[in-house]
Amino acid sequence: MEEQKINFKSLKASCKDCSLVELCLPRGLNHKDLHSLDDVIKQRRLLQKNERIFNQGEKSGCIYAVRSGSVKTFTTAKNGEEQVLGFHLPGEILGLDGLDNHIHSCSGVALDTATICELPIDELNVLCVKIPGLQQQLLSLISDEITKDHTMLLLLARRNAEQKIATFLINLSGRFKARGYSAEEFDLTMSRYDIGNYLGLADETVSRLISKFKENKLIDANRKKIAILDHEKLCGIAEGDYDLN
Amino acid sequence: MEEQKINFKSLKASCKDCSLVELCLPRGLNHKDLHSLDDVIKQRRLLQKNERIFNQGEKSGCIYAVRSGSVKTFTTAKNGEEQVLGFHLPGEILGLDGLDNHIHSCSGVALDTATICELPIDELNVLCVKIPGLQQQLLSLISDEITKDHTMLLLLARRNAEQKIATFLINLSGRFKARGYSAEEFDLTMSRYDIGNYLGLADETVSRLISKFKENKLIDANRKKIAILDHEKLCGIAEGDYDLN
DNA sequence: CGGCTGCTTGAAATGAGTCAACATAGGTGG
DNA sequence: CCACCTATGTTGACTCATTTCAAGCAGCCG
Repeated sequence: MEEQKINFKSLKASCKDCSLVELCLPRGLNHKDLHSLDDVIKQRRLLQKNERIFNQGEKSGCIYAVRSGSVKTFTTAKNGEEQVLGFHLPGEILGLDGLDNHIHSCSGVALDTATICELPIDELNVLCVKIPGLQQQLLSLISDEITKDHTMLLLLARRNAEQKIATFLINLSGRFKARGYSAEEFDLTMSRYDIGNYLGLADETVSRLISKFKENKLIDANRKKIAILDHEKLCGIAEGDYDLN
Repeated sequence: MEEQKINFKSLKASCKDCSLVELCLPRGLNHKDLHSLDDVIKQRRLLQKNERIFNQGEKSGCIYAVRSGSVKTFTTAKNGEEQVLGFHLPGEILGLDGLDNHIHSCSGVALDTATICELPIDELNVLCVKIPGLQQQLLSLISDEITKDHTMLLLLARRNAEQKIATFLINLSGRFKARGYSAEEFDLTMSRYDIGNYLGLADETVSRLISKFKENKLIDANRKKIAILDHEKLCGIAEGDYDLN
């Protein structure tokens, strides 16, 4: 069993779906294993804007990889109000909640036209026994998820509106870059309302601060279109080393 | 391989450590398996107040079960400020972050004199192959962790101070009850500052609202001692169905 | 072209934070 | 064993960041 490491680039070329890239990224798997993994991908789904991927409380038994477009996840509280939990770009995974009982504790919905791949958990678990590294890869993904949530708790609890928006933009920029898109210019697929909800702010506050960043030449913004003009200063604001007053 | 289910009570009696109860609680494992699990518990550690269990960024390779006393976990941001991530009571698990690379993304510290059990992840992983149900149990714990974090995101982003404190007290009460302690009277082992930090509030706000709840006869409180007097109304406040104005 | 939805901006209201003084409990040392 | 000291918690007065309410604007789809 030759555990030949293969890098991100060759993986991307050799495999039919980018979701695998994500699963395999942290530590390499060999080609044979990758192809058994390929077989696990049940289907690729094309989604229209606002179409649900999975619903809170529903049995599903899959995790999902975004192939194109973008997706948000959110929980619905007893009183019906929503809390956006995250936005997911191409190459990112969602649905790691409800990994045990196969019941999702949040919902996923397409923010624009999107394609996603479904990975049935049970088959993945079976494969985990066969492929030594895979179990670890899955744990790695989950671990990341927990760490991301913790970062988010810090952001929500301790940062002011300016820092929240700056952090959000820097974070998106970095994720676009990691996926091969421009880090300086991108489109927000989510509404101001969604951003506000995600960051614990009123949507008016989001609007106001985007305008303020624009006035200060940190970014250029026109509705959904965003351009990062001064990455460094924006980081400064995010980190709290610097503010606009 | 008789997969005889055993319940919480018998488990508690038959096993030397309550950490196992937690690991086995959702779905039963048979006795033989439980005892192999027992062997995995490396050691029981006695901790003094403020003693660290593990540190952010350190390699550790263990998850931890609280046996007695209580514990808080927190992340430290670049600028040195802390964010409390959670409080852990006897029978609860911590350290599920850094499950993959064995590096913790947060720190754990004893809030009072406490005993904890260490469960080495690698040995646990080995055991997972041998014991069919165990893998699932672990996933279940992790899944819970993610769901808990999501609930916390909602609390931080969408609730006012009154709702946050009420939710916090109700949640603690329920956890004490689940562990066999009184749901109506308990001690807070954490400081007002810690509670505030956890909930994204100033410690003065925590103090003020505890006093307000006291004035309104929802609770009785004297420093660390808390008594829940009107559970229903407190829930009402937590849910936002009701407020004190 | 009109209406709808999402975005922007302003003005006023307010919840929570900050600063500061004081109270109390628990621990320490004389 | 008492007196003091320090930690932690409480309370008040004031400030201010963010929300709320409200009106107007712009892009987009039928």
